[in-house]
Amino acid sequence: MDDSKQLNGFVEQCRRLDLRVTPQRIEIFKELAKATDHPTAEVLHQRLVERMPTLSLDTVYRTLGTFSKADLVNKVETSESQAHFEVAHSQHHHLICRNCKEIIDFQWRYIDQASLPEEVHTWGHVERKSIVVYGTCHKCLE
Amino acid sequence: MDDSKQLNGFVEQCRRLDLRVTPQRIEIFKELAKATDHPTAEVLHQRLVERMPTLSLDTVYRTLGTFSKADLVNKVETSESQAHFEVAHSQHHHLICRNCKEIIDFQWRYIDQASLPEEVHTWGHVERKSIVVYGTCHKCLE
DNA sequence: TTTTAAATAGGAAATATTCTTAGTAGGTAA
DNA sequence: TTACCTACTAAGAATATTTCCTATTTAAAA
Repeated sequence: MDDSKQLNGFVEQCRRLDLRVTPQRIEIFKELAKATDHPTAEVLHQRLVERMPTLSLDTVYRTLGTFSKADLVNKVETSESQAHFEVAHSQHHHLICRNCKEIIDFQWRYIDQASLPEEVHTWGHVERKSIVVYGTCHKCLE
Repeated sequence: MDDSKQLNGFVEQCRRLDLRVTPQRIEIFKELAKATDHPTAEVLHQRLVERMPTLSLDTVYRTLGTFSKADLVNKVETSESQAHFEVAHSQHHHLICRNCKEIIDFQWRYIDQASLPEEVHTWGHVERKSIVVYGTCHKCLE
């Protein structure tokens, strides 16, 4: 089925990246893959501890960090844990360098004017849309 | 000039929202307005303490939280401090309800296919773009 | 002015995340 | 298979980040 296909893909990807396929990693990946919400490390740990009573929270954090670097997993809208602030001025978006974490503003009028898909309006009332582009800045590329 | 215009706007906005205009709030706003990076509460506090030695870190956190709710300030790409995770599957984006914090996936093919502005390519190498729409879901609207 | 609810400082507390250390166990090569 | 090497893990300590508590101060309305 789809589940085992995703799991196979996971194992393959691990091999390619020289990541060991441990029982903990398999369970963490499976639990996250079947989650329809977007759990925190803490929540994921709570769910997993039922089945793996000795699994430590640190392992969940470490593993998610590893998966995240390997692009097996996405950290939702949080480049890191500390919040960053800016004065709300004209509509703009952000470029975040994965390496140096620098945040740069950019404009994208085309998108500002584009209307959102219908399902978004069904969801509720929209206040703001923000685009984050992740990558590596040229200073870090050399 | 532009600075004092922005400050006036800030004061007006505070009045409108029944927020008291305290020296701490003015300084915090001014410091953030002149910042070209996207400082954390901690960093902002470090800068301000030079001028206001008794300013507490908690005040900076509280004030940025207040400003953020009032849309005077944006919290860059961090709906809250805890990181949320998901398995990296097909390209999608997120709807985040400001009220219940629920995170919902949505698709927006139109944007996935759109090419980024030239300045982004000058910036560096792009790996992923993600859109976050903030608002209130219909469950929280009733 | 006087009044009062809201805001602040300072330190303590609560949360979230990472590090340290000693031991365990994938995966590779014989 | 066996044995080895190194990456991985558990457990708890340490650190980092954010919020709470309380006494005091203060902005702004009367």
